[in-house]
Amino acid sequence: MTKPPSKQARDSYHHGDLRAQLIEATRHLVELKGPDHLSVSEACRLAGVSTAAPYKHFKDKDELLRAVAFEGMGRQRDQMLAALEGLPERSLERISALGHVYINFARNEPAVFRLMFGLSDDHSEDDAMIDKGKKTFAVVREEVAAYRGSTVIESIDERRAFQLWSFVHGLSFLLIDGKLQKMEMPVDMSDMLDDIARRVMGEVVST
Amino acid sequence: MTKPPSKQARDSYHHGDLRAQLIEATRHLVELKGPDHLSVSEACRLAGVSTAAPYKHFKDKDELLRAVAFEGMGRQRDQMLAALEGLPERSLERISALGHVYINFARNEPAVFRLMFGLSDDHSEDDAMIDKGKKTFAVVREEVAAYRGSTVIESIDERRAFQLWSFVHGLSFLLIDGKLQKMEMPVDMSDMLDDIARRVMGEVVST
DNA sequence: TGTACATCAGTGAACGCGCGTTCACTGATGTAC
DNA sequence: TGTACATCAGTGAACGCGCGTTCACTGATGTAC
Repeated sequence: MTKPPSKQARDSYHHGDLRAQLIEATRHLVELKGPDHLSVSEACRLAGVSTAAPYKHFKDKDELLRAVAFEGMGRQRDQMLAALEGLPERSLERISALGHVYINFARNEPAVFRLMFGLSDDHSEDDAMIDKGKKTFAVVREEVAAYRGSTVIESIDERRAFQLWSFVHGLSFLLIDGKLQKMEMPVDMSDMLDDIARRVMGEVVST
Repeated sequence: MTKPPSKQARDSYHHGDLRAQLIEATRHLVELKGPDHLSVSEACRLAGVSTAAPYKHFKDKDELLRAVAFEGMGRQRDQMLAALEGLPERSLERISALGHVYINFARNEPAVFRLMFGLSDDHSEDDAMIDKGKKTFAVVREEVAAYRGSTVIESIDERRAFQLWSFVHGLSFLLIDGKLQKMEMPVDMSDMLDDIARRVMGEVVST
């Protein structure tokens, strides 16, 4: 999932799309060394560009990291939408599928996942980011309402969606922090997600 | 919960308990500026000690941070045990109470909470830490089994305990990362925890 | 009770380092005439 | 089609900074005799 960007050897003075290339380099390095060990200089080296170049595209290091997070959020949402395609309407499958995407994203790109959730500073002031987040959550909310057979989202849907979110969010972190291995707890992810979906969506008859 | 340690003015050359004092100073700074902005020098300043002093007690910066995490895990577990005291046996109250402690800990000491979960490096090689974690989880596991009226932990208990853990863990992170405010989702924490406990423990009759 | 000594928690000065960021600049590109 | 010029994405050298860590040291303490 994280292919190393080749150390860009350019033909011309200008770059083409340095912004995208820097994001990609940063994404790669961040996965390699952890989000808190990212150095702008290193990202420049990888992108084959002088250390001053990023400042033509990003205000500072933090803005670069936020761009990586932002880009990740977009991809996460796309994966969710793709996963829903072709699944039968009003099925728990659809709910589980969203959970799978969430968890797989975290596993495949743990560092980006961390960045998406506030590890870099000043997320709260970034309106575009907040908006992206809302749109992703909206997918879940709508799916939960659709399961009831409604297109109008009611408060029960809000609650269910939020419970599902909390659950997969926690599960993701426990997975990428390696707590499950440490606790020696093997978990069948599909069973787990199906079970939770059933319970949260209210189809459990006492067990 | 996080009282600023007073800038230690000492009477004698020796310190008394510098180790504990450094942990406390670090804990405070980490909450103040975030775990990734902790500088050993600053902790020394706060503890009123030279910048070389910590290296008599900790191998390096990371070991200091791990000590803070370790100390936090102890407190978290103590709070759990305290919360159970006096609550009726075999009640969902007990399960919810554990969730409350978990979430309140995260809210009161978000930075320590983050440290406890892998933010600093090399957690995985720290046996004492892993052990502490297991002991905390054991509290939940036992409580879940007790709810069934058993002292023997079976696989259903494992699964339930883990589901509860995932849920409160995710909820904690969403809270401390401010995602709930951003999503404009007011949540009654007690209702939420009670509801989840009921669902996971298997007492939901279709809603 | 007094002295000698081992121990070791502290000092404070210094180090090398890599970082984020700035600066005056340069060279490629697109456009107006 | 050719020239002048504005634009701006890139350079590369330099900066100041604070950091983590090391070093030889010093002074307080406890203990053996």
